Amino acid sequence: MDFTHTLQVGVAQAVEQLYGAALSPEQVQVQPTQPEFEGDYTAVLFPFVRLVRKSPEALGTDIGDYLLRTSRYVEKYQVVKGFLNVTLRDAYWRELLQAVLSDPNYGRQPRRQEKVMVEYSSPNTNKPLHLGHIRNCLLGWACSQIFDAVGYDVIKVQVINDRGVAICKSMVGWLKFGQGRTPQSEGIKGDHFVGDYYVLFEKKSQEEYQAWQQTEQAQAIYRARRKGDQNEAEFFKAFKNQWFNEHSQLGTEVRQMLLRWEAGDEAVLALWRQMNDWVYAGFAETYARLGVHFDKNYYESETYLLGKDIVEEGLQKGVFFKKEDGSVWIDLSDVGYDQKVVLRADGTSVYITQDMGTARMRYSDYGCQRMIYVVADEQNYHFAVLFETLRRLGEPYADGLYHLSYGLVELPTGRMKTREGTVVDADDLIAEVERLAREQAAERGSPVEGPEAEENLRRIAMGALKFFMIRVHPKRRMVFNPEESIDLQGQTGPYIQYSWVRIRGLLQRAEQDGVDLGAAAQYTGVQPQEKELLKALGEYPSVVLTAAQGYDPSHVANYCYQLAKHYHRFWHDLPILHATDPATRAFRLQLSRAVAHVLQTGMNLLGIEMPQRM
RNA sequence: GGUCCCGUAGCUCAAUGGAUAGAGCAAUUGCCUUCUAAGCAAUGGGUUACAGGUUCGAAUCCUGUCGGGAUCACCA
Repeated sequence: MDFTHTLQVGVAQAVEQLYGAALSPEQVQVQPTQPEFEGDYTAVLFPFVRLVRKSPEALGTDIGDYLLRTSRYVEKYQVVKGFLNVTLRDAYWRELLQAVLSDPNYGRQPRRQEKVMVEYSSPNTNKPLHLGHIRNCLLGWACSQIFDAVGYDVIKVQVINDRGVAICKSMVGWLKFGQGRTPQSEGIKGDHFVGDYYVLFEKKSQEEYQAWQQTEQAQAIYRARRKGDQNEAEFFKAFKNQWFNEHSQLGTEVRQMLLRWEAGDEAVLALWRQMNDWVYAGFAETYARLGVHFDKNYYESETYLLGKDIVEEGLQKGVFFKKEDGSVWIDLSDVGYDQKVVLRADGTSVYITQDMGTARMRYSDYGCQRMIYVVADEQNYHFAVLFETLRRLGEPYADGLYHLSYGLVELPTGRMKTREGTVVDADDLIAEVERLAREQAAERGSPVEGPEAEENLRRIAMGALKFFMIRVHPKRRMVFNPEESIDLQGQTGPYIQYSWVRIRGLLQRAEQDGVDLGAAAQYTGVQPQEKELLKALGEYPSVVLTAAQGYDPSHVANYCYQLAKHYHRFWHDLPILHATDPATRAFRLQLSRAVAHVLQTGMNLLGIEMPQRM
């Protein structure tokens, strides 16, 4: 129904029939006419001026006349340079509105019978979720919804990094300093509780390191190994990892903990399960606040040994090769990457080994032809290598792999750092935005008490936070300033929610008054503010498609903002319920209804809910 | 040093190779007796980092330079 496509086809046909030149509709560029020119839609004629060897003006006139003869929607046209501007009849706008309203699945594509897996969040179990996870979760969720909308069956998964040195640090920290405390005894959310012991461990470890640096042994090492004019502070900063591995008492305890874990020591496993369960309880709360969930969790503790059979296969296929020490490698230097190790000399796996194994496991679990990994752009290189490796191994799903790489969320001072305490905690941030929404609601006299008001405020706050994160292109690094609260006015989630709330109130009133909406069919004299809205409504399905093709939810966010903006203008400029002519009133109410529906479904793709009142 | 990403208004961000590069925030100023003012409207703010090239047309594509970031671990 969107005239963009109709015009593409019309122009292509005109060129073929008038000049006998073949042209596919996709080659015809069509856009809404710029406001300063007369017309509704514009076809760009430059590209085939040469093809038919006529002047742009003559070509435009020929095609314009053709469209007047063949299309019942085209009322008139104008040619400006190489642009053909077409004005449509009121009938088109009425029918477009009717088409949008009569399709409850407007904007959704038919099912494809194809599965896509989206992996996102991927937390570590040694600390709570932070701002970076929020961006990750919102992107992952929005992508899942958008792929569902364009017809895929989406499987949402997270990989939980539940083993290794990090969680062992929390475990040692709790054993040594926890004195049997629990999240329940302390009234602390489980993930924060476990994270606190991780931080405490790091603090104690730092103290141990400071003390050790004064020892004779440390000083001897410094004198023997310092490089050039390296001073003591610089040397010990660089030496820290080695110290932790070779000299630290706490480090020894962590390594022993890890060994006992790998050996299946029951006491260690029990502690490990306990700590992880605390963390999962905390994550569950945060995920619920964010409104995201998963169809399946993959635990690293269950997958970290996978991939060795693939290494063996790769050796046989000649994709991998073995070095003298027994380690296994892949040589990707021909595509600009390096040689990468895929299995250690001692036969243990590395990061990429696990990822190969996990990919194959998922394929056998679900048979998904496509997998989307939502992971920060620090890991671009890793995923480039992983995907290329799987391709060379001839894995059947290899061409459907995509790394949805997103930029880090940074503070004005740079990256968030645990050690410097600059990490913006997910729960804290959510609480802060909710506080802000409540404060502003109170200021303007909106209700803030009672379960309904609570729910509305929650939706407004989350709408603001989510829109703030999603409206930026994923690839872009974004700056978040905790000093400046998240806006609730202007280009924001609440701005869009507000237009929906206005419409809702309007429609309720219309229903009470028993307005006859059928009169819309007699409406004539469509106004510019109405056309603006109708054009935007017509674009919606292609916006969702574009977002899916580009793995880019920000398209949908910015579209919703534009639509809401047009609606606010329409609301301000034209009487709706107060329109005196019944046809006009009915048409504008119907138009409002269509806008509300598209806004709600569009925002729903982003995980943003509409409040009932504001 | 190699590879990849980014550079648009004071700030945060838009702009399927198309017409005079747009929004919001911040600043100034109007608009509530009329469907909810978390709104609308107006004003100022730009050599799209820089230099070349491709073409009817470049913020967008190509080359180079400068600036910022990431990565190049038998860490995950």
